[in-house]
Amino acid sequence: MSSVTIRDVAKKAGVGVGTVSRVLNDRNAVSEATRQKVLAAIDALEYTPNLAARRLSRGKMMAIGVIVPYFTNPSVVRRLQGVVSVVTGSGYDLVLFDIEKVEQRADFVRNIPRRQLVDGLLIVSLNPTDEDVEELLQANLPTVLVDANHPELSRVRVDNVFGGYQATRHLLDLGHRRIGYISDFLNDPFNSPVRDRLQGYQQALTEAGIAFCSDYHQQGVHSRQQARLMALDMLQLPDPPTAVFAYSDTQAVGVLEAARELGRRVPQDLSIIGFDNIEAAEYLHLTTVQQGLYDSGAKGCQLLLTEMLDPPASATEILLPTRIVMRQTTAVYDNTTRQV
Amino acid sequence: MSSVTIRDVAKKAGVGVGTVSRVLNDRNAVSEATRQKVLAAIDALEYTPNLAARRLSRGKMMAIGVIVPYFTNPSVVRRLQGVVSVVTGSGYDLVLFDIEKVEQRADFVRNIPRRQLVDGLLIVSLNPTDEDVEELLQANLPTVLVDANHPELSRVRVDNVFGGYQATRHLLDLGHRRIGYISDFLNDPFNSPVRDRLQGYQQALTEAGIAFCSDYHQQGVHSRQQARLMALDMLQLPDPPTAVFAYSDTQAVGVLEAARELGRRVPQDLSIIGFDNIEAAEYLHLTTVQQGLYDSGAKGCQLLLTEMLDPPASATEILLPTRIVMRQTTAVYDNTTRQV
DNA sequence: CTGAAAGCGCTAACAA
DNA sequence: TTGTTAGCGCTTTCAG
Repeated sequence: MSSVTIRDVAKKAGVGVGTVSRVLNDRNAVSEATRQKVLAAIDALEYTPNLAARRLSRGKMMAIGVIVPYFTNPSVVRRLQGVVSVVTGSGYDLVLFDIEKVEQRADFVRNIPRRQLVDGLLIVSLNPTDEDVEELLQANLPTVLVDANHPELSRVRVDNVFGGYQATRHLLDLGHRRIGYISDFLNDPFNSPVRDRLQGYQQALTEAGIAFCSDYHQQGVHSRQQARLMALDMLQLPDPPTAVFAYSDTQAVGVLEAARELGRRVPQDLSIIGFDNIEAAEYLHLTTVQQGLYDSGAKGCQLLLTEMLDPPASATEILLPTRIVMRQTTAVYDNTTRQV
Repeated sequence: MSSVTIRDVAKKAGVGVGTVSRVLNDRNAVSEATRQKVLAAIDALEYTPNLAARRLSRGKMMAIGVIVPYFTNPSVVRRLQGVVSVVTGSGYDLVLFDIEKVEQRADFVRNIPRRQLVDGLLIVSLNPTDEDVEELLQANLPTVLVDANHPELSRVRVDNVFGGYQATRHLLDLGHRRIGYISDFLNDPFNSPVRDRLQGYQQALTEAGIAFCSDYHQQGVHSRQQARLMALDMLQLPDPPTAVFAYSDTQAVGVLEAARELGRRVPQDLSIIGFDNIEAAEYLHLTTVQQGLYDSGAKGCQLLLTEMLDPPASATEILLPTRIVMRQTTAVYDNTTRQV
């Protein structure tokens, strides 16, 4: 049991506890002589300050909280990696909260500030409600959103509307006219990128003079398996799309599987574009819309650290760019070589 | 600022702080009448106990620490997911420590117990040294190893020797005689699975009367890219292997890429087996040795929670099984159809 | 520059 | 049953 306290050190060094505390935090001047005595005592006793006490006394927890939904989602994991990279070495500890169920969501956002167990909060891929924000603001807890949006909170986002536009536009530029969109559920109030990308998709279509066809949009639980099922349906429509834009790379893989099952060659018979550029996309040669997953986490965490030191007058927004990464799952629409 | 304290509640309810504390922790009997008064006051004031104070006073941090190396490694992430699943809802917070550099390693293991910021510790995929264990034991910090080994610490492991044996044996059973092993660095003292699987590999070879050929074993940084490079070399040997056992699925993907670049068909010209059964393995149709990644994390965390409540007399070991998952990257060795 | 002492908010032992 | 009080280990005035 490492129960050597500041008092033991003080006694051993023959000084007061205040002095020990001073050398510990090296504020205020301490004479070099006593400083050495204290240091020696600390060394001899192998003393380490008790964090809980320090926290209580300082009113700072020296920890930042990170709320992530569905920790199994690769893009969330990647963002978290970015967060971890900057937390490590910042002197703060990282307390992780995973939200798997909607009920948990409300609990967390409501309780975390109250429990005063973190000095700052990062909310990843989860849009807080107005009430949540209200609580956060009242608790005066510095908060930064990553891949989420709210006008009153600082945030690091990607322009999902534009990303959706880019993806669709890429397909359009290749000559496709019948373009499907396979997505996560649209009605999830906490996940706006789904709607944003749809908006970009529709915008590109409109711009190209193509009417939105609801058969070409399917939504379902975010998973490869479910995406596969949706694609299976869509590709067996009487007049199936010649290209599919998937909300995420994970879902794009499901579409890829469906295409293979149906004997559709990719990209000759079917073009597929994903979103995220997760690691798997590279070795699957998936064309996709890249967004700075890791970066969003790292930048968000940096922003939080900054704002914890120096509370900003108003919320900052950092917008990260998206860009098409061309690989081998999209190709020019060419009716002459198609087998479907 | 939520600075309403237990004293405010006591005053408002017209009772002593002790009583409030009692209803908070509902130990000791409190009359229903006063209990209601206190509850009402708590409600009215929107009071939540201050965690730091509670921790200090109780001497418990209500948090468990998890040390993971290379948080970017998919198998580590998967184990962590298992951990998260059981921590969430246990009432404990999860404090995450990522170790990217070897120097950090010593620091963490040494400082975490001293800092007294967690009540229990999970060490994932990292073998502690004897000194580390000594410190942990002295600090009296309940610790469980996941995918790591030390006789004095409780642990959840997989039998890597047997796993390596199984993989090699599978290839042998298919008729292969020249079998490569592409692995992480062998000399990393903190990562024993590499050596264990090699041992299983050699054991299977010996059993089949095949001499170990050092050309058929290459080691390098654990990454897809590096594995690709090593495979490129190995496959261009004058007498190249007809099958490759990769230390991990991540590395197996690199081998897959190398094979493709060299025009070797998989599995007709080259059989490849990985290890881990990460998610990507499934959609790449990679034959692999499955181990309970998620399970190891979940079980390890359960074990820790148990041992925190009830310190065991001696260390427990839970051994998780491995099994071959047959997919499409391994096939019978058949010289007649080979193109190489 | 340094020691003493007063909290930080809570729990738990001790009286009542 | 309940109120009072003494810590938990540290930081931070406030004198000196």
